[in-house]
Amino acid sequence: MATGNEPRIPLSRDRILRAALDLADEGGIESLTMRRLGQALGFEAMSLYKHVSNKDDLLDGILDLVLDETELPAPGDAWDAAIRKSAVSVYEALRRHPWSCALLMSPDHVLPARLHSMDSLLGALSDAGFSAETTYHAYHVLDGYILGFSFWHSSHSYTPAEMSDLLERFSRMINPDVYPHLYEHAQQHLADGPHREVSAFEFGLDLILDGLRDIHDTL
Amino acid sequence: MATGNEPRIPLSRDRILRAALDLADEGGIESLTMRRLGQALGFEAMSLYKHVSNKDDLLDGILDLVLDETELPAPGDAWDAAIRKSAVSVYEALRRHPWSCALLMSPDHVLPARLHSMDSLLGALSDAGFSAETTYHAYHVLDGYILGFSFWHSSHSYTPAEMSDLLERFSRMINPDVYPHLYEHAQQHLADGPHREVSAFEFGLDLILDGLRDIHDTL
DNA sequence: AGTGTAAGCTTACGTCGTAAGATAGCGTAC
DNA sequence: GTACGCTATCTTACGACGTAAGCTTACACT
Repeated sequence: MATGNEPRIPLSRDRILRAALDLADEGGIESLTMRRLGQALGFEAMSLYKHVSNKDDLLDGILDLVLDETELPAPGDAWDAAIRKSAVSVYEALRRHPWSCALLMSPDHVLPARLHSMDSLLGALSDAGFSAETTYHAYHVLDGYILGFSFWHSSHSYTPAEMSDLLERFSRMINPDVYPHLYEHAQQHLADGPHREVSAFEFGLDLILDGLRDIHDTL
Repeated sequence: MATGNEPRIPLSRDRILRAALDLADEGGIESLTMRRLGQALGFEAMSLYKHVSNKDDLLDGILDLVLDETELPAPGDAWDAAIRKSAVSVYEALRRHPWSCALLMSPDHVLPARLHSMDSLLGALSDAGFSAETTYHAYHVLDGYILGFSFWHSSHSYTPAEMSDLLERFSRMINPDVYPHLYEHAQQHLADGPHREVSAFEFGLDLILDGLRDIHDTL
């Protein structure tokens, strides 16, 4: 088989994880299969199992790489600014790797990095002076909003290839007489670039933080 | 094979969809396979294809059943009350069928019922008097929050079997010295029943609606 | 030279969605 | 009655998937 013997770079967990991250970023999480990953690296699928215990372990690994890109609420800053900054960093990291939202929320993939981030957000709220009761609820709302909105957005953003397909389907489905508001909304999307969406996350985040600030100020 | 000839009820799209919904509700969407569905109905998997064109069509069908359980914003009511009521009804329907959130957000499963609901929410905002610009953002925040939080919550709620497994894993991972706030949060969850979580959705929804109301009142 | 160990490969199993074609049961026409 | 055609259902098979089990190869160290 081997005509010339090009000396292959040997496999390593790190090399595998980076290739897996790239594969998932390019083609979505469903395109990340052990066989395809092996192929991308120039090895057989089963060879990966010497460095990764199974596919869940692989997913844990790439999720960890994503979490490395996020910031925790900085203890020195004002509680609201700290939470806002951290939330935006999480949102942006998840936007960069849209497949990661679902993984992050799956109970099968709770990693130390995730626990750390949960604890920090809870700590920021509690240190701000919120009651245990309010911290409890505010945490759910914030975590749910941050991860939930990121997931929502990820499932509403498409590769150019999907986009043209969608536009065609939508223009067939969205009759302006039947769905006038939706039609106008779609027009706004077409007029805007993809950047506008970013502010939607922050718009909602600020509504929530404003509300929490009101509660905080009447303590 | 047939010892007695019990006259089987023939298949129909409706019967198939209801059985599929039950299967997904009981064991999660990943337990809904064509073979298992056939078995549940007493037929071979391939027989289903006479009534359903493929698995995506099947998923469309059961998603439609879920959307039937939701309410649109009532045009007669005040804009905020109408949106709130509709949002809660969507949340509750999605909670009843936790697998449906991901499906609902997938671009492959945009159904007329979903378009209708999108258009109604946009209409409610626009009719309330919000500018095109604010309607655009508020829509994203609301839709993102409603579906996103529902998804977040769905992926944080477990069957009793999963729960005992999780508790064991968590008590091993959550060291109170390392994650003090998370530890306390977990204790609060253990003290509460599952009902408390419901109000977390409404707590956040009201923060968002309060913020929108402020914007509305300064128009 | 001999031996141990780790890296990589091959083969195989049970799962999935579903294409293609066979079969069986029925209503109608002669 | 019998032949026909239609439709529902079943059978078989294919190429994907994750991965268990066992094999081969290459190098390190004695």
